[in-house]
Amino acid sequence: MTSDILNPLVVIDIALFTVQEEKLKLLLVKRSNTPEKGKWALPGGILIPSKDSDLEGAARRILKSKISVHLQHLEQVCSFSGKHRDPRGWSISTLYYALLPADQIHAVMNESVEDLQWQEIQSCPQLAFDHELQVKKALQVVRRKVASHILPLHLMRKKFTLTELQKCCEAILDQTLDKSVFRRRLKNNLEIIELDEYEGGAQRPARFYMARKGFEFNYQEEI
Amino acid sequence: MTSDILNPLVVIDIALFTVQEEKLKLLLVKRSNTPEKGKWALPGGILIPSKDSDLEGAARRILKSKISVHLQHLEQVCSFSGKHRDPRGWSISTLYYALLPADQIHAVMNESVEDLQWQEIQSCPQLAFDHELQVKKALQVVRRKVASHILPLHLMRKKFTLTELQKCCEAILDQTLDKSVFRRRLKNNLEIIELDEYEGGAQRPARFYMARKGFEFNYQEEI
DNA sequence: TCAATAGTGTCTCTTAGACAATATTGA
DNA sequence: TCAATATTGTCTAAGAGACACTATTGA
Repeated sequence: MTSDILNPLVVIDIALFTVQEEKLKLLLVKRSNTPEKGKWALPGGILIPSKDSDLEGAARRILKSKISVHLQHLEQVCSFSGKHRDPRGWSISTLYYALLPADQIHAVMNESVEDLQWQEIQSCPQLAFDHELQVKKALQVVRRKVASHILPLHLMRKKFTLTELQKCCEAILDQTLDKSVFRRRLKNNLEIIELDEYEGGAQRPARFYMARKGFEFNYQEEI
Repeated sequence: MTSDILNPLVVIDIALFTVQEEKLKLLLVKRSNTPEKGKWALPGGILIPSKDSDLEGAARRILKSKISVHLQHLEQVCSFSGKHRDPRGWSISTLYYALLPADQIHAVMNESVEDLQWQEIQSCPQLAFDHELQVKKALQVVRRKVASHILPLHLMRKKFTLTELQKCCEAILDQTLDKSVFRRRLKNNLEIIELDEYEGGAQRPARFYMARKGFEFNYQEEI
Protein backbone atom coordinates (compact mmCIF):
# COMPACT_ATOMS: atom_id res chain seq x y z
CA MET A 1 0.00 0.00 0.00
CA THR A 2 1.94 3.01 -1.23
CA SER A 3 0.72 6.33 -2.51
CA ASP A 4 1.88 7.39 -5.92
CA ILE A 5 2.78 10.84 -7.03
CA LEU A 6 -0.72 11.63 -8.24
CA ASN A 7 -2.78 10.38 -5.35
CA PRO A 8 -1.83 11.09 -1.79
CA LEU A 9 -2.54 8.57 0.93
CA VAL A 10 -5.64 9.68 2.84
CA VAL A 11 -5.84 8.58 6.45
CA ILE A 12 -7.77 9.41 9.60
CA ASP A 13 -6.32 9.46 13.10
CA ILE A 14 -8.22 9.67 16.35
CA ALA A 15 -7.29 11.02 19.75
CA LEU A 16 -9.61 9.26 22.16
CA PHE A 17 -9.55 10.84 25.61
CA THR A 18 -10.85 9.73 28.95
CA VAL A 19 -10.39 10.93 32.52
CA GLN A 20 -9.75 8.08 34.90
CA GLU A 21 -8.54 8.29 38.48
CA GLU A 22 -8.40 12.06 38.07
CA LYS A 23 -5.93 11.76 35.22
CA LEU A 24 -6.34 12.61 31.57
CA LYS A 25 -5.59 9.59 29.42
CA LEU A 26 -5.27 8.83 25.75
CA LEU A 27 -5.82 5.57 23.86
CA LEU A 28 -2.70 4.36 22.09
CA VAL A 29 -2.19 1.43 19.75
CA LYS A 30 1.04 -0.46 19.19
CA ARG A 31 1.60 -0.61 15.47
CA SER A 32 1.68 -4.18 14.19
CA ASN A 33 2.61 -3.31 10.60
CA THR A 34 5.21 -1.30 8.80
CA PRO A 35 5.87 1.54 8.69
CA GLU A 36 6.81 2.41 12.25
CA LYS A 37 6.11 -1.18 13.33
CA GLY A 38 6.28 -1.60 17.10
CA LYS A 39 5.85 2.08 17.88
CA TRP A 40 2.91 3.46 19.79
CA ALA A 41 0.51 5.55 17.75
CA LEU A 42 -2.93 7.06 17.71
CA PRO A 43 -5.58 4.68 16.43
CA GLY A 44 -6.24 5.41 12.79
CA GLY A 45 -6.78 3.97 9.37
CA ILE A 46 -7.02 4.58 5.70
CA LEU A 47 -10.04 6.21 4.11
CA ILE A 48 -12.21 3.84 2.13
CA PRO A 49 -14.30 5.99 -0.19
CA SER A 50 -16.64 3.12 -1.04
CA LYS A 51 -17.45 2.63 2.65
CA ASP A 52 -17.12 6.09 4.14
CA SER A 53 -19.61 8.82 3.36
CA ASP A 54 -17.17 11.44 4.61
CA LEU A 55 -14.13 11.79 6.85
CA GLU A 56 -16.21 11.76 10.02
CA GLY A 57 -17.84 8.57 8.79
CA ALA A 58 -14.40 7.10 8.31
CA ALA A 59 -13.44 8.15 11.82
CA ARG A 60 -16.55 6.47 13.20
CA ARG A 61 -15.89 3.29 11.25
CA ILE A 62 -12.35 3.13 12.60
CA LEU A 63 -13.47 3.87 16.14
CA LYS A 64 -16.11 1.19 15.87
CA SER A 65 -13.41 -1.39 15.29
CA LYS A 66 -11.79 -0.48 18.61
CA ILE A 67 -14.67 0.61 20.79
CA SER A 68 -18.01 -1.11 21.28
CA VAL A 69 -20.03 1.97 22.23
CA HIS A 70 -21.33 4.82 20.16
CA LEU A 71 -19.58 8.07 20.92
CA GLN A 72 -21.68 11.17 20.89
CA HIS A 73 -18.83 13.55 20.62
CA LEU A 74 -16.48 13.35 17.67
CA GLU A 75 -14.91 16.47 16.32
CA GLN A 76 -12.37 17.37 13.69
CA VAL A 77 -9.16 18.99 14.88
CA CYS A 78 -7.29 19.69 11.66
CA SER A 79 -5.43 17.98 8.83
CA PHE A 80 -1.74 17.15 8.68
CA SER A 81 -0.08 16.69 5.35
CA GLY A 82 3.09 16.48 3.36
CA LYS A 83 5.66 14.42 1.60
CA HIS A 84 7.55 13.37 4.65
CA ARG A 85 5.14 12.71 7.50
CA ASP A 86 4.57 9.11 6.39
CA PRO A 87 7.32 7.02 4.77
CA ARG A 88 4.78 5.58 2.33
CA GLY A 89 4.71 8.93 0.54
CA TRP A 90 2.63 12.06 0.22
CA SER A 91 -0.17 11.79 2.75
CA ILE A 92 -3.00 13.65 4.38
CA SER A 93 -4.12 12.73 7.86
CA THR A 94 -7.25 14.31 9.25
CA LEU A 95 -7.29 14.21 13.02
CA TYR A 96 -10.46 13.79 15.06
CA TYR A 97 -10.81 13.65 18.79
CA ALA A 98 -13.43 11.89 20.86
CA LEU A 99 -14.35 11.72 24.54
CA LEU A 100 -15.11 8.47 26.36
CA PRO A 101 -16.71 8.49 29.83
CA ALA A 102 -14.55 6.88 32.47
CA ASP A 103 -17.21 4.29 33.32
CA GLN A 104 -17.14 3.02 29.74
CA ILE A 105 -13.51 2.34 29.12
CA HIS A 106 -14.42 -1.32 29.39
CA ALA A 107 -15.91 -0.77 25.95
CA VAL A 108 -12.45 -0.75 24.48
CA MET A 109 -12.12 -4.13 22.90
CA ASN A 110 -9.34 -6.33 24.11
CA GLU A 111 -9.90 -9.20 21.69
CA SER A 112 -8.13 -7.22 19.06
CA VAL A 113 -4.76 -8.50 17.99
CA GLU A 114 -3.49 -5.02 18.61
CA ASP A 115 -1.81 -3.94 21.75
CA LEU A 116 -3.93 -1.19 23.31
CA GLN A 117 -3.06 1.09 26.18
CA TRP A 118 -4.59 3.99 28.05
CA GLN A 119 -1.69 6.33 28.51
CA GLU A 120 -1.51 9.27 30.87
CA ILE A 121 -0.96 12.45 28.91
CA GLN A 122 1.85 13.49 31.22
CA SER A 123 3.95 10.48 30.31
CA CYS A 124 3.30 9.60 26.69
CA PRO A 125 5.96 7.51 25.02
CA GLN A 126 7.49 8.53 21.72
CA LEU A 127 4.85 8.17 19.03
CA ALA A 128 4.89 7.15 15.38
CA PHE A 129 4.65 9.58 12.45
CA ASP A 130 3.71 13.12 13.53
CA HIS A 131 1.37 11.83 16.21
CA GLU A 132 3.03 13.76 19.02
CA LEU A 133 2.17 16.95 17.21
CA GLN A 134 -1.33 15.61 16.62
CA VAL A 135 -1.79 14.93 20.32
CA LYS A 136 -0.61 18.44 21.10
CA LYS A 137 -3.17 19.95 18.73
CA ALA A 138 -6.02 17.82 20.00
CA LEU A 139 -5.12 18.71 23.56
CA GLN A 140 -5.12 22.38 22.66
CA VAL A 141 -8.66 22.16 21.33
CA VAL A 142 -9.97 20.32 24.39
CA ARG A 143 -8.14 22.52 26.87
CA ARG A 144 -9.17 25.73 25.18
CA LYS A 145 -12.81 24.71 25.45
CA VAL A 146 -12.62 23.72 29.10
CA ALA A 147 -10.64 26.86 29.89
CA SER A 148 -13.41 28.93 28.33
CA HIS A 149 -15.92 27.26 30.65
CA ILE A 150 -17.42 24.72 28.31
CA LEU A 151 -18.17 21.68 30.43
CA PRO A 152 -16.65 18.34 29.35
CA LEU A 153 -19.88 16.52 30.15
CA HIS A 154 -19.15 13.84 27.56
CA LEU A 155 -16.50 12.51 29.93
CA MET A 156 -18.83 12.10 32.91
CA ARG A 157 -20.96 9.17 33.92
CA LYS A 158 -24.74 9.66 33.70
CA LYS A 159 -25.03 11.08 37.21
CA PHE A 160 -22.12 12.90 38.70
CA THR A 161 -21.22 15.19 41.58
CA LEU A 162 -19.81 18.66 41.18
CA THR A 163 -16.58 17.57 42.76
CA GLU A 164 -16.21 14.88 40.11
CA LEU A 165 -16.87 17.43 37.39
CA GLN A 166 -14.29 19.76 38.85
CA LYS A 167 -11.69 16.98 39.11
CA CYS A 168 -12.36 16.16 35.47
CA CYS A 169 -11.76 19.75 34.39
CA GLU A 170 -8.64 19.87 36.53
CA ALA A 171 -7.30 16.71 34.92
CA ILE A 172 -7.83 18.19 31.46
CA LEU A 173 -6.29 21.54 32.26
CA ASP A 174 -3.58 20.03 34.44
CA GLN A 175 -4.15 22.65 37.11
CA THR A 176 -6.25 22.97 40.23
CA LEU A 177 -9.35 25.13 40.22
CA ASP A 178 -11.00 27.04 43.03
CA LYS A 179 -14.05 25.20 44.30
CA SER A 180 -16.02 28.33 45.02
CA VAL A 181 -15.32 29.94 41.65
CA PHE A 182 -16.09 26.70 39.84
CA ARG A 183 -19.45 26.23 41.53
CA ARG A 184 -20.43 29.88 41.25
CA ARG A 185 -20.15 29.63 37.48
CA LEU A 186 -22.26 26.50 37.40
CA LYS A 187 -25.15 28.36 39.02
CA ASN A 188 -25.98 29.94 35.67
CA ASN A 189 -25.12 26.94 33.54
CA LEU A 190 -28.09 25.46 31.74
CA GLU A 191 -26.18 22.40 30.56
CA ILE A 192 -26.44 20.58 33.88
CA ILE A 193 -29.51 19.64 35.88
CA GLU A 194 -29.63 19.43 39.65
CA LEU A 195 -31.09 16.13 40.88
CA ASP A 196 -32.71 15.29 44.18
CA GLU A 197 -30.40 12.36 44.66
CA TYR A 198 -27.30 12.13 46.75
CA GLU A 199 -24.22 10.01 46.69
CA GLY A 200 -23.72 8.02 49.88
CA GLY A 201 -20.30 7.97 51.45
CA ALA A 202 -18.38 8.10 54.65
CA GLN A 203 -18.78 11.89 54.72
CA ARG A 204 -21.42 14.40 53.85
CA PRO A 205 -23.26 13.12 50.77
CA ALA A 206 -22.82 15.03 47.53
CA ARG A 207 -25.68 16.04 45.32
CA PHE A 208 -25.96 14.36 41.93
CA TYR A 209 -26.26 16.28 38.71
CA MET A 210 -26.83 15.16 35.16
CA ALA A 211 -26.22 16.64 31.75
CA ARG A 212 -29.09 18.31 29.96
CA LYS A 213 -30.41 16.20 27.09
CA GLY A 214 -28.71 17.27 23.90
CA PHE A 215 -25.83 19.07 25.57
CA GLU A 216 -22.78 19.72 23.44
CA PHE A 217 -19.10 20.22 24.03
CA ASN A 218 -19.26 23.39 22.05
CA TYR A 219 -19.58 27.10 22.18
CA GLN A 220 -23.09 28.06 23.19
CA GLU A 221 -23.47 31.12 21.07
CA GLU A 222 -21.82 30.63 17.74
CA ILE A 223 -20.42 33.89 16.50
CA MET B 1 -10.41 14.92 -14.18
CA THR B 2 -12.58 12.61 -12.14
CA SER B 3 -11.83 10.87 -8.89
CA ASP B 4 -12.23 7.14 -8.85
CA ILE B 5 -13.51 5.04 -6.04
CA LEU B 6 -10.06 4.44 -4.59
CA ASN B 7 -8.62 7.91 -4.69
CA PRO B 8 -10.59 10.90 -3.58
CA LEU B 9 -10.11 14.25 -5.23
CA VAL B 10 -7.92 16.42 -3.00
CA VAL B 11 -8.46 20.15 -3.30
CA ILE B 12 -7.64 23.34 -1.41
CA ASP B 13 -9.93 26.33 -1.06
CA ILE B 14 -9.03 29.74 0.24
CA ALA B 15 -11.09 32.41 1.94
CA LEU B 16 -9.16 35.63 1.36
CA PHE B 17 -10.45 38.47 3.50
CA THR B 18 -9.88 42.19 3.46
CA VAL B 19 -11.50 45.15 5.16
CA GLN B 20 -12.14 48.00 2.77
CA GLU B 21 -14.26 51.08 3.35
CA GLU B 22 -15.07 49.72 6.81
CA LYS B 23 -16.58 46.58 5.32
CA LEU B 24 -15.40 42.99 5.52
CA LYS B 25 -14.93 41.58 2.03
CA LEU B 26 -14.10 38.22 0.52
CA LEU B 27 -12.42 37.37 -2.77
CA LEU B 28 -14.64 35.35 -5.09
CA VAL B 29 -13.91 33.77 -8.45
CA LYS B 30 -16.43 33.04 -11.18
CA ARG B 31 -15.93 29.44 -12.20
CA SER B 32 -14.93 29.11 -15.84
CA ASN B 33 -15.03 25.32 -15.94
CA THR B 34 -17.44 22.56 -15.09
CA PRO B 35 -18.63 21.60 -12.58
CA GLU B 36 -20.64 24.55 -11.31
CA LYS B 37 -19.51 26.63 -14.31
CA GLY B 38 -20.59 30.24 -14.04
CA LYS B 39 -21.15 30.16 -10.31
CA TRP B 40 -19.16 32.24 -7.85
CA ALA B 41 -16.79 30.27 -5.65
CA LEU B 42 -13.83 30.59 -3.33
CA PRO B 43 -10.51 30.52 -5.14
CA GLY B 44 -9.09 27.04 -4.99
CA GLY B 45 -7.39 24.26 -6.85
CA ILE B 46 -6.31 20.69 -6.92
CA LEU B 47 -3.38 19.41 -4.89
CA ILE B 48 -0.33 18.56 -6.96
CA PRO B 49 1.81 16.27 -4.83
CA SER B 50 4.82 16.68 -7.09
CA LYS B 51 4.72 20.45 -6.65
CA ASP B 52 3.31 20.94 -3.17
CA SER B 53 5.30 20.04 -0.09
CA ASP B 54 2.13 20.05 2.00
CA LEU B 55 -1.41 21.46 1.97
CA GLU B 56 -0.28 24.89 3.09
CA GLY B 57 2.25 24.87 0.27
CA ALA B 58 -0.56 24.07 -2.12
CA ALA B 59 -2.61 26.93 -0.70
CA ARG B 60 0.31 29.31 -1.20
CA ARG B 61 0.85 28.11 -4.76
CA ILE B 62 -2.80 28.68 -5.58
CA LEU B 63 -2.84 32.07 -3.92
CA LYS B 64 0.28 33.05 -5.82
CA SER B 65 -1.58 32.57 -9.08
CA LYS B 66 -4.17 35.14 -8.01
CA ILE B 67 -2.25 37.56 -5.81
CA SER B 68 1.11 39.15 -6.46
CA VAL B 69 2.14 39.70 -2.85
CA HIS B 70 3.34 37.29 -0.22
CA LEU B 71 0.81 36.82 2.55
CA GLN B 72 2.18 36.45 6.03
CA HIS B 73 -0.94 35.01 7.49
CA LEU B 74 -2.34 31.78 6.13
CA GLU B 75 -4.11 29.41 8.42
CA GLN B 76 -6.00 26.15 8.09
CA VAL B 77 -9.68 26.22 9.03
CA CYS B 78 -10.74 22.60 8.58
CA SER B 79 -11.40 19.96 5.95
CA PHE B 80 -14.68 19.29 4.16
CA SER B 81 -15.27 15.91 2.65
CA GLY B 82 -17.70 13.42 1.23
CA LYS B 83 -19.23 11.74 -1.73
CA HIS B 84 -21.58 14.50 -2.63
CA ARG B 85 -19.93 17.86 -2.07
CA ASP B 86 -18.35 17.82 -5.55
CA PRO B 87 -20.10 16.24 -8.55
CA ARG B 88 -16.76 14.82 -9.71
CA GLY B 89 -16.93 12.31 -6.88
CA TRP B 90 -15.52 11.64 -3.42
CA SER B 91 -13.50 14.69 -2.47
CA ILE B 92 -11.64 16.35 0.36
CA SER B 93 -11.30 20.10 0.44
CA THR B 94 -9.05 21.68 3.02
CA LEU B 95 -9.96 25.26 3.66
CA TYR B 96 -7.42 27.96 4.48
CA TYR B 97 -8.05 31.59 5.17
CA ALA B 98 -5.76 34.53 4.58
CA LEU B 99 -5.82 38.25 5.36
CA LEU B 100 -4.90 40.94 2.85
CA PRO B 101 -4.32 44.56 3.94
CA ALA B 102 -6.72 47.00 2.36
CA ASP B 103 -3.91 49.01 0.76
CA GLN B 104 -2.77 45.93 -1.13
CA ILE B 105 -5.90 44.74 -2.85
CA HIS B 106 -4.37 46.11 -6.03
CA ALA B 107 -2.16 43.03 -5.77
CA VAL B 108 -5.05 40.91 -6.93
CA MET B 109 -4.22 40.18 -10.53
CA ASN B 110 -6.70 41.31 -13.09
CA GLU B 111 -4.95 39.85 -16.13
CA SER B 112 -6.38 36.50 -15.22
CA VAL B 113 -9.00 35.11 -17.51
CA GLU B 114 -11.08 34.54 -14.43
CA ASP B 115 -13.71 36.91 -13.22
CA LEU B 116 -12.69 38.14 -9.76
CA GLN B 117 -14.72 40.11 -7.28
CA TRP B 118 -14.36 41.47 -3.77
CA GLN B 119 -17.71 40.71 -2.23
CA GLU B 120 -19.09 42.16 0.98
CA ILE B 121 -19.73 39.40 3.46
CA GLN B 122 -23.19 40.74 4.16
CA SER B 123 -24.33 40.21 0.59
CA CYS B 124 -22.60 37.13 -0.78
CA PRO B 125 -24.24 35.52 -3.79
CA GLN B 126 -25.02 31.83 -3.86
CA LEU B 127 -21.75 29.92 -4.04
CA ALA B 128 -20.62 26.73 -5.72
CA PHE B 129 -20.12 23.40 -3.93
CA ASP B 130 -20.25 23.74 -0.12
CA HIS B 131 -18.49 27.08 -0.22
CA GLU B 132 -21.18 28.90 1.72
CA LEU B 133 -20.55 26.56 4.62
CA GLN B 134 -16.83 27.07 4.15
CA VAL B 135 -17.21 30.84 4.33
CA LYS B 136 -19.25 30.45 7.49
CA LYS B 137 -16.54 28.36 9.13
CA ALA B 138 -13.73 30.69 8.10
CA LEU B 139 -15.71 33.65 9.40
CA GLN B 140 -16.20 31.86 12.69
CA VAL B 141 -12.48 31.41 13.14
CA VAL B 142 -11.67 35.02 12.33
CA ARG B 143 -14.48 36.44 14.43
CA ARG B 144 -13.71 34.24 17.40
CA LYS B 145 -10.15 35.52 17.42
CA VAL B 146 -11.07 39.17 17.15
CA ALA B 147 -13.79 38.72 19.77
CA SER B 148 -11.19 37.31 22.13
CA HIS B 149 -9.09 40.43 21.65
CA ILE B 150 -6.54 39.16 19.17
CA LEU B 151 -5.77 42.09 16.90
CA PRO B 152 -6.24 41.59 13.15
CA LEU B 153 -3.04 43.49 12.41
CA HIS B 154 -2.51 41.57 9.19
CA LEU B 155 -5.36 43.58 7.71
CA MET B 156 -3.88 46.99 8.50
CA ARG B 157 -1.53 49.15 6.48
CA LYS B 158 1.99 49.60 7.85
CA LYS B 159 1.06 52.64 9.95
CA PHE B 160 -2.44 52.97 11.23
CA THR B 161 -4.51 54.90 13.74
CA LEU B 162 -6.42 53.34 16.59
CA THR B 163 -9.67 54.45 15.05
CA GLU B 164 -8.78 52.56 11.89
CA LEU B 165 -7.96 49.47 13.92
CA GLN B 166 -11.26 49.73 15.77
CA LYS B 167 -13.22 50.14 12.53
CA CYS B 168 -11.47 47.04 11.20
CA CYS B 169 -12.48 45.00 14.24
CA GLU B 170 -16.02 46.33 13.97
CA ALA B 171 -16.21 45.33 10.32
CA ILE B 172 -15.11 41.80 11.16
CA LEU B 173 -17.44 41.39 14.10
CA ASP B 174 -20.27 43.27 12.40
CA GLN B 175 -20.95 45.25 15.55
CA THR B 176 -19.85 48.55 17.03
CA LEU B 177 -17.35 48.63 19.87
CA ASP B 178 -16.92 51.14 22.66
CA LYS B 179 -14.02 53.46 21.92
CA SER B 180 -12.94 53.75 25.53
CA VAL B 181 -13.03 50.03 26.22
CA PHE B 182 -11.20 49.28 22.99
CA ARG B 183 -8.37 51.68 23.73
CA ARG B 184 -8.08 50.72 27.36
CA ARG B 185 -7.32 47.15 26.32
CA LEU B 186 -4.67 48.30 23.88
CA LYS B 187 -2.71 49.97 26.66
CA ASN B 188 -1.40 46.58 27.73
CA ASN B 189 -1.06 45.14 24.27
CA LEU B 190 2.51 44.43 23.26
CA GLU B 191 1.61 43.70 19.65
CA ILE B 192 1.36 47.35 18.65
CA ILE B 193 3.92 50.12 18.94
CA GLU B 194 3.09 53.76 19.51
CA LEU B 195 4.81 56.07 17.02
CA ASP B 196 5.63 59.74 17.30
CA GLU B 197 3.91 60.44 14.03
CA TYR B 198 0.47 61.83 13.46
CA GLU B 199 -1.99 61.71 10.66
CA GLY B 200 -2.89 65.14 9.31
CA GLY B 201 -6.53 65.94 8.70
CA ALA B 202 -9.13 68.55 9.03
CA GLN B 203 -9.57 67.69 12.72
CA ARG B 204 -7.36 66.73 15.57
CA PRO B 205 -4.56 64.53 14.19
CA ALA B 206 -4.53 60.90 15.21
CA ARG B 207 -1.44 59.13 16.44
CA PHE B 208 0.03 56.43 14.24
CA TYR B 209 0.78 52.95 15.49
CA MET B 210 2.48 50.01 13.88
CA ALA B 211 2.49 46.28 14.44
CA ARG B 212 5.35 44.77 16.39
CA LYS B 213 7.75 42.88 14.18
CA GLY B 214 6.77 39.24 14.14
CA PHE B 215 3.25 39.76 15.45
CA GLU B 216 0.81 36.96 14.87
CA PHE B 217 -2.93 36.60 14.51
CA ASN B 218 -2.92 33.96 17.15
CA TYR B 219 -3.39 33.22 20.79
CA GLN B 220 -0.53 34.67 22.79
CA GLU B 221 -0.26 32.00 25.40
CA GLU B 222 -0.82 28.62 23.86
CA ILE B 223 -2.46 26.34 26.37
C1' DT C 1 -16.86 14.22 69.69
C1' DC C 2 -13.74 14.09 65.12
C1' DA C 3 -12.24 13.60 60.35
C1' DA C 4 -13.54 14.21 55.90
C1' DT C 5 -15.90 16.04 52.34
C1' DA C 6 -19.82 19.18 50.54
C1' DG C 7 -21.26 23.48 49.99
C1' DT C 8 -21.54 28.77 50.95
C1' DG C 9 -19.99 33.45 52.09
C1' DT C 10 -16.93 37.41 51.92
C1' DC C 11 -13.48 40.38 50.72
C1' DT C 12 -10.51 42.49 47.14
C1' DC C 13 -9.15 43.34 42.59
C1' DT C 14 -9.69 43.47 37.68
C1' DT C 15 -12.36 44.26 33.74
C1' DA C 16 -16.35 45.43 30.91
C1' DG C 17 -19.81 48.64 29.68
C1' DA C 18 -21.86 53.00 29.24
C1' DC C 19 -21.22 57.55 28.84
C1' DA C 20 -19.23 62.10 29.90
C1' DA C 21 -15.51 65.19 29.56
C1' DT C 22 -11.47 67.15 27.63
C1' DA C 23 -7.96 68.03 23.74
C1' DT C 24 -6.53 69.47 19.25
C1' DT C 25 -6.90 70.67 14.70
C1' DG C 26 -8.38 73.60 10.42
C1' DA C 27 -11.81 76.48 8.77
C1' DT D 1 -15.30 80.94 17.60
C1' DC D 2 -17.20 76.07 15.74
C1' DA D 3 -17.43 71.36 13.93
C1' DA D 4 -15.24 67.20 13.89
C1' DT D 5 -12.47 63.85 15.53
C1' DA D 6 -8.95 62.05 19.09
C1' DT D 7 -8.14 60.81 23.57
C1' DT D 8 -9.02 60.28 28.46
C1' DG D 9 -11.79 59.92 32.72
C1' DT D 10 -15.52 58.25 35.75
C1' DC D 11 -19.06 55.63 37.55
C1' DT D 12 -21.29 51.13 38.07
C1' DA D 13 -21.79 46.34 37.70
C1' DA D 14 -20.16 41.81 36.97
C1' DG D 15 -16.85 38.40 37.50
C1' DA D 16 -12.41 36.21 39.04
C1' DG D 17 -9.40 34.85 42.70
C1' DA D 18 -8.22 33.81 47.30
C1' DC D 19 -9.61 32.09 51.38
C1' DA D 20 -12.54 31.48 55.42
C1' DC D 21 -16.60 29.65 57.02
C1' DT D 22 -20.61 26.51 57.75
C1' DA D 23 -23.08 21.90 56.93
C1' DT D 24 -23.61 16.99 57.03
C1' DT D 25 -22.32 12.49 57.32
C1' DG D 26 -20.37 7.99 59.56
C1' DA D 27 -17.27 6.36 62.80
